[in-house]
Parts: sequence; structure tokens; C-alpha cells
Amino acid sequence: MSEEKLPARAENFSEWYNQVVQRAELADYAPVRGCMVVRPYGWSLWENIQAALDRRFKATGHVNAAFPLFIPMSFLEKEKEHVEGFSPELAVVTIGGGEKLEEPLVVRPTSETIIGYMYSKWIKSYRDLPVLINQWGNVVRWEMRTRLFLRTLEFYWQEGHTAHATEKEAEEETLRMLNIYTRFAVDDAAVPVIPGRKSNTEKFAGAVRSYTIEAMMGDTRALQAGTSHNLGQNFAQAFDIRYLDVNNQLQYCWTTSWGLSTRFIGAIIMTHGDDQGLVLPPRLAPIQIVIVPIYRNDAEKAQVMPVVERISRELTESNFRVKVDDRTEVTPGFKFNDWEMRGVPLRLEIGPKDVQNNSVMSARRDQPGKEGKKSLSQDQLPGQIAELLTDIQASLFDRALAFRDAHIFDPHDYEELKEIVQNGWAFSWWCGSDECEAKVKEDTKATTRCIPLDQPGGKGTCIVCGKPAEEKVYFARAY
RNA sequence: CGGGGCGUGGCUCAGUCCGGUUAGAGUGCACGGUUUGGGACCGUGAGGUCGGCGGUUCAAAUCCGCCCGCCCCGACCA
Repeated sequence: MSEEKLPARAENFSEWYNQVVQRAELADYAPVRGCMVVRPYGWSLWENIQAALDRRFKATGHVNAAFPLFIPMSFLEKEKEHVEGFSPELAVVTIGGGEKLEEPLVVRPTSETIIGYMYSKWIKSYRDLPVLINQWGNVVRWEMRTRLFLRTLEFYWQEGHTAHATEKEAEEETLRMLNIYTRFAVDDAAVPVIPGRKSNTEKFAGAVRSYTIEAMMGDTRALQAGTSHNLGQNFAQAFDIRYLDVNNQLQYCWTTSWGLSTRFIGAIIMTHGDDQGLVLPPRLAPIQIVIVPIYRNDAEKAQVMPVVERISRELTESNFRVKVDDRTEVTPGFKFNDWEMRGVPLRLEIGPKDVQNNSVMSARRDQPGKEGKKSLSQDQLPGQIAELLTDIQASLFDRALAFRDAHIFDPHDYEELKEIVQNGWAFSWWCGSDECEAKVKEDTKATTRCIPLDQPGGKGTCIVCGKPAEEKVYFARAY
């Protein structure tokens, strides 16, 4: 840790974010512009995210596989919208082994095309369906402006790709996976999200319909935290993914794709972080409990350390992720600040007084300072800790939800909308036209984030043009 | 790619306008000692082709030219 204080979030959110990422040792800048190195602590967080999602994918019948990093350029060109959407941000390999390649290879920006090609080989009959495959991997998109985790040239993610016999099944799958993302965000990451449908201009290049979970960050800007796409028959037609149905009729498949990336780490940082640094939800935190031994001399150390070791072992055996900070070269006060910067949900201090009193001092990360401190008995510690962690997890969610709801407004007119999106989200009736959407973007930089699945019902008039509108949409400035 | 800013020990920066001893500070790092329940202190030490190349000059971190890189604001996006 270098400088002592972080910039206040309220003063300079963007600089606060950059420093938290680096000082918590989640990631660092790579020597290539726009690329990041995910450091062990950040990767460990990602592994926990992976495990939480993968468990949910497996529970709904999905299996993992791995497809190549390189995709023939011609594949991208087979789906018109897809190539138009992605060509500006492709990295292309033209030389291999010192020879110019006959056909350039694209470093995958996403894998619909190469997986579509394989699916056309594998799927012959309705008996082969559905195909439910997920891939954990990395992709490359040549972005102009980059931020650690939020937008880098290369990022890690999972992409699910499924093929179905009917349109209905594909739509069900698309919404099922959107719901899994929602459950993951809410239950595992304590990040409140709004599941909804993307507007035409915001949808995935090549999709019929795109769905998203949108989250509000600590500066009120919106972050698209995961997406699920109903691809219709667009890729099935482009890659000839067909099957024989029960009547021996040749039919095109209906496909979907869905993805969630390391960007979600950015969502966690910007949802829960405070002026002391990172705050991690207990269910995903690489370290859930850090134990700081307190002693002034060798005699006290000899008393304290056995208790520290015993409690550490006891908690580890109860399946908590525990770290003992036994560094001798820094003071306890330094360690407190250090682990707060890294967002560890719960700290236990164990000193001579605790050895005397059969106690430990606990400190909750979500309540910095004295309010978060409480002396616990050493008896039945795992049960007490479990309760505390559950409570921290819940209070992180509640706090984020309260913050979000306090920054969503329903403007009475367009002028009011323009003000709202400067520091919040506007939830408004919208006629659905590209023109009205574009006007808001031009006037305010805010875009439509999603048309939430949960609609108030009834009808209204478009906040921009005043024409009849059937759905309400969120407008917000986004990452 | 357009507009703005910046490149000096690992990091943050002073010094550059007005050229002139051996290029500084804070922090970090190493070693020794005293400390340790909210970012300890003292001492010693290591660490620099001043982004690169060229020019002007007796003399360049400092002046001039070209190049490279990074950051911020726009256009593009998970």
C-alpha cells in the first residue's frame, strides 16, 4: 500500500475506482495498452464468481466445453448484423509461423460463429436437441477507451450457447439464463439488478432480442452486468444448423447465447465499495475472515498465538475462508487499514485481554469504526461467525437496494428527465422509437438501459415525443 | 482519430519559465534497534542513461526539432 488515503468517492469516483483496483491488488495495468493483469486476489474473486455461476449452470443441465480462440474471418461475415457490429473492434491475425495466412484469423470477440459451425456438424435430429453448452474463456475486443475490469481489450467471461427445436424453447432458455444471472447477482454478489429487455439499438449484433441485468453503481451510473440473447434463427440460417423433426421435415434450429464477464468484478467494487476501499460480499470474498493477533512482547505473543491458531483451525474446519495476518513488520493498526482496503468482510482481533476473557473482538467491514466492533465469546464461534457473515451479506444488499431506489425517479416531463439523468435513473414511458432514444442520448448522454420485465401495466405517453407508449424504460448514463 | 495535459529512483511529485557544483523531497524497499488493541519511531543504506533520437552551447532535466508512450475529454462498446 502506498499513499494512505483514497480519494473520496463523492469527490472523484473514477479515481477512487482506479486506486481501489490497484491498491486492493485485484488487477494491474499490463504493458500492452488497454490490457490488464488479473492479480491472484482478483483472480480468486473471479474463481468464486465462476463457481457460483457454474453451479447454477450445471443445475439447469448445461455442460462445459472449449472452442478455439481463432475464428476464420469468413465466419464472421456470414451473419450481416454480427459482422457490422463487431468488425470495428476485431483483432486479426494475418501471419502464422512467418507465413502470410491464406485467410486471416480473427481473435474471437465472441464465439457464436465458430460454435454455430460446429453445431451444424453435430445437430442432425430433434433427438440431438437441445444442445446446452457453456464455455469459460477469454475474448478480445479492440476498444478505444479502457478501464480495468469495466472495459479492457481482452477480458474473461463465460459464454453459453444453446440450440433448440422451437422458438418458444429458445425464448424460455434466454429468460431462464437471465434469471440465473439475476439470482447470482442478488444472492451471491448482493448486487441489486433490474432484469429487462434491451432496445433495438442496444441489442447484441445478430440477436432477435437481448435481455440484460442492469445495476446502479455508487455514482448512479448504470452498468450492464450480464446479457442473454435470443438469436432466433439468424445464426442457424447463417451456419446451416438444421435438424429433422418428428415428421422427417428439415427445420432450422433456434439458438441463444448468454454471457457474464470479469466486468462483474467492477460491478461489485462500485456497488459496495466505500471511502476505506473495497467491500466484498461474504459469499464471494476470497478471504471471509482475517485474524489479526495483538501482542506487545514475546510473553504475550506466546499466550496469544496458540489461541489464534486454534480459532483459525476451528473456523477453517467449519469451511470459512480464513487468513491469519502474522506479519511482524507492520503494526495491527496498519493491518486493519490494509484488510479494509481489500474488502475482507470480517476481522477478528485476538490479544492478551481476549485470552484472559475467552473472547475475540470482531469488526464488520460494512460498518467501519466502533459501531462495527463487537466482542464475541470464543465458545460456539463458528455459529456466531456464520450469523455475522449472513447479516453482512444481507445488509450489503439492503444498502445497495436502498441507494438505487433513492436514485430512480419518474419524471413528469422531458425537462425533468434531463435533470434526473445527471444524478440518477429516469423511469419513463417510451414510445419505442429509435428517434426518441437518440434524442435523449444527444441531449443528456443517457441511453435506454432496459425495458424491465416487471412493468407497471397500463399505458402512457412517451416522455420525449408525447405519443402513446405501452412500456416504461430506464434512461441512465452508463459505463 | 480530434481537443487538452503529462513523461525526473518502485510510486507521487519538486526542479524546466530565466542553461551553470555531486539532480532533490515524500513514500516505498533493505538492514539494525526501540515499538505493536486504528495507518509507530530513530539510525544506516541501496536505488536515476531526467521517455527516445538529433541539434544549439564551453556547459542541457532545463533551449530548439522530430519521434515514442501514458492520462483526461469526445466519436465506438460487455
